[in-house]
Amino acid sequence: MMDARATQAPSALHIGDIARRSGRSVHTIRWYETQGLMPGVVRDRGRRRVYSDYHIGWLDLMERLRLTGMSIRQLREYTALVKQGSASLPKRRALLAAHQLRVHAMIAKWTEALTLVDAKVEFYDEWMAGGRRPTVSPQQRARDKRSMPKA
Amino acid sequence: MMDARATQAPSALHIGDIARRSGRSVHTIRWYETQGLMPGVVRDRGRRRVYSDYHIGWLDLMERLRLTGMSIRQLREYTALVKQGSASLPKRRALLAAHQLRVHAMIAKWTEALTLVDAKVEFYDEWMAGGRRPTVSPQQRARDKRSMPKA
DNA sequence: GCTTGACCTAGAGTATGCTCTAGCTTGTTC
DNA sequence: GAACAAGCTAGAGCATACTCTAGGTCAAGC
Repeated sequence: MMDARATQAPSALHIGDIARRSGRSVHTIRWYETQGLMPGVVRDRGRRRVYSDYHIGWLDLMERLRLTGMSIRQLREYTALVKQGSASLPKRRALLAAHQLRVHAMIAKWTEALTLVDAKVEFYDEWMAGGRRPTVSPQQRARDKRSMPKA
Repeated sequence: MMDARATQAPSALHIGDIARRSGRSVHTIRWYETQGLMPGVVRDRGRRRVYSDYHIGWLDLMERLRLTGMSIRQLREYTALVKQGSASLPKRRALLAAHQLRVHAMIAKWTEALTLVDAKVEFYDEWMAGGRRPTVSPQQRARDKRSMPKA
């Protein structure tokens, strides 16, 4: 019977352990807490922060959300919902689903942006091969590619 | 004879025109220039910057490169190469190709990061449907998904 | 009981990428 | 030739996200 969070101790980690295992600095972890991004952190007699394995997983989630462009402000909102308990499940679900959509949209935007870079590389290849500036501009190539994909 | 820029005149645009047509502020365009990101800008008698249609396309490229995560520093390097003329074509080609690779790698990383978010949404759905916390953690689900995609 | 290392708080400093202000000049229009 | 829009330079200010410093406390080993 090893209950994970509430009070017990499946593992009692200090900030240095968490830093090492999450690949962050202790500074950063304390800063995350001041920003409201660390739920369920308790203190021991000496006022030291005590963490559990839960926080390793939590920081992994935070990292993935940050990586995919979620701001600290939004992470704070999400963390606040988590702190409210299961009553906030629909809101948490909605927040993450909205983020998924944003990330997919961003990937689409990036892919679109790459068409011009692709065209530019092609343009440079032709220029170098032919010895003079090609007549078809990269912008025109990019437009062509978008209007007839894979042609 | 309305000569625009010391040599020829396909179009003579002032900073306000460029700002309007590129969707940026005049401040930003001047700042881009101080950062070395605006090649071939000349001045008229009254010291005003004069642009051509070329710069509209240029700013479009800058925007796409920025959007896909290229830093101002790297844009500056690229711009410096463009200013050097055709001798720098191989270097420009290499710089853009390297950027393409980075963007593709980033998209892969993002897609990977999304697996946990997907799993989390699924986890919340089950939790809400079942009324209690599911036993399989989001982290475990994400691992499962990665080890056997589309199963 | 003293040293050492890890931890504490508060707050300053840094990097990036803009964004705007102040004060002045120039070009155009009436 | 006066008014006014648009441009100019230099530099300050701002948002985001850390990152680190200073000065002190606490716990464990010797």
